[in-house]
Amino acid sequence: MTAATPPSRPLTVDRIVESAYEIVQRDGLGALSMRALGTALGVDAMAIYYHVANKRALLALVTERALSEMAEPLDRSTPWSRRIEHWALGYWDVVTKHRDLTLAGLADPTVAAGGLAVTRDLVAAISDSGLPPDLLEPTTFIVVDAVHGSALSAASQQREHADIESLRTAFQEGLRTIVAGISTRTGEATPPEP
Amino acid sequence: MTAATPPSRPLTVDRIVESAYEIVQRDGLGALSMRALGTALGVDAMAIYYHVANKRALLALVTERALSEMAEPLDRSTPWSRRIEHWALGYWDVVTKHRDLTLAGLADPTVAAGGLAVTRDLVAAISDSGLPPDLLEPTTFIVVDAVHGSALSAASQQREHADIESLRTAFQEGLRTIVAGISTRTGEATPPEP
DNA sequence: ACCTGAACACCGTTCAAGT
DNA sequence: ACCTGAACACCGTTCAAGT
Repeated sequence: MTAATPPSRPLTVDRIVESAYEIVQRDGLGALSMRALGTALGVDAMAIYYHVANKRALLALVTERALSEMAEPLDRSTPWSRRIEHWALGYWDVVTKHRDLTLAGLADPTVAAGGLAVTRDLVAAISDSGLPPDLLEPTTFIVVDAVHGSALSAASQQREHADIESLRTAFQEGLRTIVAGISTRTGEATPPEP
Repeated sequence: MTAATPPSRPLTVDRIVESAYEIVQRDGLGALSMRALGTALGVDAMAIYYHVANKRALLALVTERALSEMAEPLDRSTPWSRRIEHWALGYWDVVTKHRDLTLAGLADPTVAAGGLAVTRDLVAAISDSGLPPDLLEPTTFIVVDAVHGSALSAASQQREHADIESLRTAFQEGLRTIVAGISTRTGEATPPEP
């Protein structure tokens, strides 16, 4: 089934992660067993445990690799609303592409740890909107959460390509409602500090 | 370990679902194996297959059972914004409580099928806002998606009770931004129909 | 009609042993 | 230091057989 690479090169974490990533991309997370990964690497499955502590740690590394595909952020001079939209749609694309990994991350904080710092550019864009500081974190959360929810359910309904596209458009429309809300709330006063 | 009920009463779908629900509630989805369920029911594991096609079908039934716990909707005379908030927080509570099932539903449409029609009251509330009709569906989606994303990540960070509460509050604040956006967009004209 | 039990083809992980 | 292979304790599901 899986073409086994001869064990010429020594096993490294990088080779393990790359191979695992390919399996997940090609056949889904369900196809990624330690044994299958070993076969793909031309190595006894247990050899992997010498380099990676366990499957959860492996998934965290694969997640990190997947999120490195995020599109570059727009220039800081671009209006904040466009930057939010750019970030959210870019993240939507990545989550849709890597549904299984995102689900695993949502189920297991160890795996989620593979994708920290990914929200940096989103936070910057929201911050530039002039929203009261105490609304910055909840607003960031609501955008990220909306992406997760939308992209995950879109990826699950694996209908035709055309349909995924229309779900993406629907998300974009919903996102505009959030952006409109941010705009409205920039006028709100920050509650007084004690 | 699991106290086995003597096989006095005949096996029914209801008894199977109830027992499975209890296992998932008590020990998580990982603890729900067909064998464990059989033991809990005082029956050979394979007896379950006579009543339920497979594990996915079982999970769909358990999901349906879990979602029946949704709080009652507010009276139709209540302002739409409060009804949205009521629905979203109520759904947040259910999703947080049943994280594993929601994740399974997001991963598998068969399981998700267990929780249809749950958004009915949300749709009604958003509709009453006076939003242009073509924005109704994307707006409903964005609210549901935000709940999914937020509640799932909240449930994953199983810290103290206090912390879950603060994540719920953060979600509520983010939700207000969506509601503010809906308010703003009620003035938008519906694009002309061809 | 309803339930049993052996069997099949898998899992992740541990651990002693090899080179 | 790096890899192997047997073993342990599991999975979901099929299928022939029992009552």
